[in-house]
Amino acid sequence: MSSLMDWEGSGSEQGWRKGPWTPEEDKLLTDYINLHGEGRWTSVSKFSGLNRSGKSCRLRWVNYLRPGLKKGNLTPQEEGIIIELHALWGNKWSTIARYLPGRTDNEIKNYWRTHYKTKARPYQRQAKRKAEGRNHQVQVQQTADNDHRMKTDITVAHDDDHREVNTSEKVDITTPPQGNQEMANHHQLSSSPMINYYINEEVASCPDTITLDDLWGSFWNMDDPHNGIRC
DNA sequence: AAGACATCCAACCGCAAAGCA
DNA sequence: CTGCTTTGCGGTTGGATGTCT
Repeated sequence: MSSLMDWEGSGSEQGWRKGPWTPEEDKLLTDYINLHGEGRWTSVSKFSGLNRSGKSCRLRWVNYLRPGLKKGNLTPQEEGIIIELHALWGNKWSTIARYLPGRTDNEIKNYWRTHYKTKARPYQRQAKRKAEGRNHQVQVQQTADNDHRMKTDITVAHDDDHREVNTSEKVDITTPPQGNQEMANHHQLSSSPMINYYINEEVASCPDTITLDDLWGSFWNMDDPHNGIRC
């Protein structure tokens, strides 16, 4: 795909600037998109005054500049959703991101790699650190995020390895991701006490039900992203 | 206090799919 | 139908920062 790889990919040959974005570049990009709208990224790169590839412009906008992006740590609800949807779909970061308004696929991907996928199971270390600072069992009750009508009740306990273990979890996503037309056909695949999702036709081939055993079984054996529950 | 190690996160790369002439 | 262009996605890298020993 050589044609493609140079739509800007090997940008250096075309003199595209690389590396961290400056506030001035951010402003140029934001102003241009506010004026002309998203899309047509090659035009953005040509006419915005930025010496950046369209690809780079798109990435910067989508992951950093786009209005409505949430900054800061993920909430326990969001973590739970990521874990569950990853068990369902594997590394379909953009699909998972649709269920987390304000979060980007890149952010979720980074989060997952940092917490669940790295070599020495840093999550365990982190959990251990956390565990040292609190009781053996902690109950976290999260109220609904009214904006997105997600409901999560998470009970966090610790096993003997100080892993955090969800002992009861319910996620009920009743609102399709914003701007996602395909969710119009969402339907319910499973019912309580199993994890309850309303998901689209795309995943109709997935198992109808997922038990917490399935979920956590796959969770602790992540070297193969497609292990555990498969679609 | 300093070096080693871990974590976070922005950004890049390559590939595949979608769109279009 | 075919080939080219554009867009989006997932994997990976590297610098900055935080934490541990």
